[in-house]
Amino acid sequence: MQVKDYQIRAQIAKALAHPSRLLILDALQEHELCVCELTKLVGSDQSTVSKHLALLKNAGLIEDHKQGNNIYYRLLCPCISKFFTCLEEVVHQKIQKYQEAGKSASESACKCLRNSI
Amino acid sequence: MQVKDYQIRAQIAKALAHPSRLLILDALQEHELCVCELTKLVGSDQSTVSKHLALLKNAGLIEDHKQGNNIYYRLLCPCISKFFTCLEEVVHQKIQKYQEAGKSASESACKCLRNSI
DNA sequence: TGGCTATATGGTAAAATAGCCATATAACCA
DNA sequence: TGGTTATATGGCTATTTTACCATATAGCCA
Repeated sequence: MQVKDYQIRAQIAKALAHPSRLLILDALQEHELCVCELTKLVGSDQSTVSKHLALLKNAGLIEDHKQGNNIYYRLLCPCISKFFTCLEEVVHQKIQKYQEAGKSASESACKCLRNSI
Repeated sequence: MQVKDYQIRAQIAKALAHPSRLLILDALQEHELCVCELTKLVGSDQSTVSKHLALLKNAGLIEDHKQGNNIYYRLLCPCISKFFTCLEEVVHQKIQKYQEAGKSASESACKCLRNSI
């Protein structure tokens, strides 16, 4: 693979690398939602959510369509669920590793959390 | 899912969101490699590569073991290949979309690249 | 038309990230 | 022991990302 390819792939990965955007993608797995619904869900400023959506769209992960006064977003890439599964596996493995080291699962989750903040 | 869970998952996704780190993970799919080998491969400063590795390790994606004077890193999570497949699908879909819009694949690849830089 | 609602965009400040240099640490070898 | 190699870490700067506010745009409805 070429350097260029890794850059393209990194852009997509970057789009996945924010809690609010993961929440949005997760919600969109069920059915499409408009910006105002997603804004309520995420709990950030409407402009912030709008920018998250623009970023996801730009990465090719979602698409939008207008319906009256609203703009609805829907998942474009069904493989997202595979990605979530992958994340699950890592998290699970991480917790297991800490347990093996004699620590509790909650401790390890806390560590993950601290690192991610 | 809880907000906390999305934060943990975002940390893992963030670890994947850099061309050099994707290159490293890809290389480690074959077999384990020491830091000096990875440094040559990536072409950045040794300290930079070391920090990328620390980040990947912290995310739970790789682990290290010492052997003599070298430290070898190996992939901890075989599901990484699934993630790469997921990225492939998005990239492919993106290119297809541009082609449908009457543009060439190279144009779309360039656009991805520009956006990712 | 005027006002209301939904969404996107520009500006800006704060925080996070990336990269390099210098340096610390640890293992090996002569 | 002293020198060399491999790796990690602290410090610093430049860049990127994020979030909010203010505002622009567009569609709807009375």
